[in-house]
Amino acid sequence: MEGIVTSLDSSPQAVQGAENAQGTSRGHGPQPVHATEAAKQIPPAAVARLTIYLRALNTLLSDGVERVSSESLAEASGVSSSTLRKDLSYVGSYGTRGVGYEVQYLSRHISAALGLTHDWKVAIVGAGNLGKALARYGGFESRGFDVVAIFDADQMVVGNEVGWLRVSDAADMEAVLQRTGANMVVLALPATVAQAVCDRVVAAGVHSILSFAPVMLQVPAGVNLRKVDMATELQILAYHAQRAQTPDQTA
Amino acid sequence: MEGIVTSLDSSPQAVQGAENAQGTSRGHGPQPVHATEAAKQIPPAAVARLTIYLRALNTLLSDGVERVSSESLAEASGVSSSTLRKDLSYVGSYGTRGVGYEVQYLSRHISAALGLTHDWKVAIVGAGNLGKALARYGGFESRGFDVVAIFDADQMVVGNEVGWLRVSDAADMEAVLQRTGANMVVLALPATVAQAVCDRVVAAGVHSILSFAPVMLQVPAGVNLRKVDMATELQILAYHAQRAQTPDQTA
DNA sequence: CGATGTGAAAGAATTCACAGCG
DNA sequence: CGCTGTGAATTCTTTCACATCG
Repeated sequence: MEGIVTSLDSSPQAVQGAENAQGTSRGHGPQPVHATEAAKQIPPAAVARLTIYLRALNTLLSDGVERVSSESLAEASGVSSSTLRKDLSYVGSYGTRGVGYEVQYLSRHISAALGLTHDWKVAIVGAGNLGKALARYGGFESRGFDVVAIFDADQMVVGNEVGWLRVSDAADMEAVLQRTGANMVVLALPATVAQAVCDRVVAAGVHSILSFAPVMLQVPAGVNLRKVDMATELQILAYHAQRAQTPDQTA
Repeated sequence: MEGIVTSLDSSPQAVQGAENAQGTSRGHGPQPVHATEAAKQIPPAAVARLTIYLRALNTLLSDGVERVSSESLAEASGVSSSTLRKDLSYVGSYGTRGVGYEVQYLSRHISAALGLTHDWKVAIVGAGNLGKALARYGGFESRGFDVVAIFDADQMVVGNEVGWLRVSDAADMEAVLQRTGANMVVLALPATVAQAVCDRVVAAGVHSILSFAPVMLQVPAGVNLRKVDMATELQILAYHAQRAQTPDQTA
């Protein structure tokens, strides 16, 4: 019998910032440790989980819980307590030995480490069902993401209200991105046009893109692209299900 | 020279091995159940990528391409050719040395390895924007996933048409799941009700669940749960963006 | 030849186990 | 004491390099 099979995505490939060739050869001296908050590099897998801890902490916070142990936060997040403590160690030492973590304090520090101290402005490209769903998704604002625009190329859709926004014409994308100061874009459009739109978005200066289009997009160095694909997720489930259903090949 | 920064999911957290059901780790007799050691278990990271190769192969197929090398398939999939060949080696040896792979032949074998030889019946719970978007998403049918039902608890929504389906009353979920033979469920509903609905789905005998709800769901051993979270993805992007914006404070 | 398939090496991520401190 | 924080051990992934075979 299988055990719990919760799997969450994460990010395999690291982001190689524009020219972030740090690490290796350093002329002299160690890392430029900044006085305030050291900016170490957090392993990708840990970054993915930190967002989960953050959500769990915020839930605790709204429940009025003030302190939490690594053990119970780990359980609430679906990871082992050793993984949790290791992950937190990348952020800093914000716990009290023998006691645990102060919820709000830890939450604040994780947020800071993830760069969530200021709001990010998100534009959604594609006002189909998915784009609309995303635009109305309440989970964004509460987490520091501000949806500032939504685009579509279909003139029948341009001008429609979606949430408290109005659909902009994709033809004006560059101008609107500029005007609204969007620094993240979510692609919620068909595979066929995804690459072309992606190229325009990149040319417009956006460096962070989340794509829901079921294609492999090519982006230049320095651009951070993540991908979510429903079909892929179902296929992975299918693999595990099939495996479970074949309990005994009884050769 | 690729500076491509694509990141794709993967699956970090793997299947909690055998019975290590999380929970308060109150270990009571470990069950050394490794019976049914399936000879060929594919590493999680490889499974995730195989779905990508599959998509790339199908694209090639519809373009009329008949053969492909590991090099070019790898490029189309955004991975290194050595990773691709290693991944394929978990599935079997279906290439021809000195030549490459026959597209259709390889596609078929990967499909088989992933358990996509028969159609899976998917029920969607939640007919809000996201649920509707998923129900109409064309990418499912073409990949062997059949959406057989969509539920909602809101009586205003029950009975509405979504694609070629009609929204069923969530109150009848168990009966409809049974009747339609659904063996996978997608949760597209608010965090507040996700756990309760998840429990019902599990009780109804579904072992494969894909959740879009922004909460950590608890499921019993033997149930396969995957999670997709938009906010998490954006937060990960934020982390990288913030890091890129602070290239080197050495000043 | 030329590209696959695969041991072996290198590199990450996770788990262990315990030192250290409140 | 109890729980955090962390080096060390373990396990999983990716990359390398080349034997292998069409």
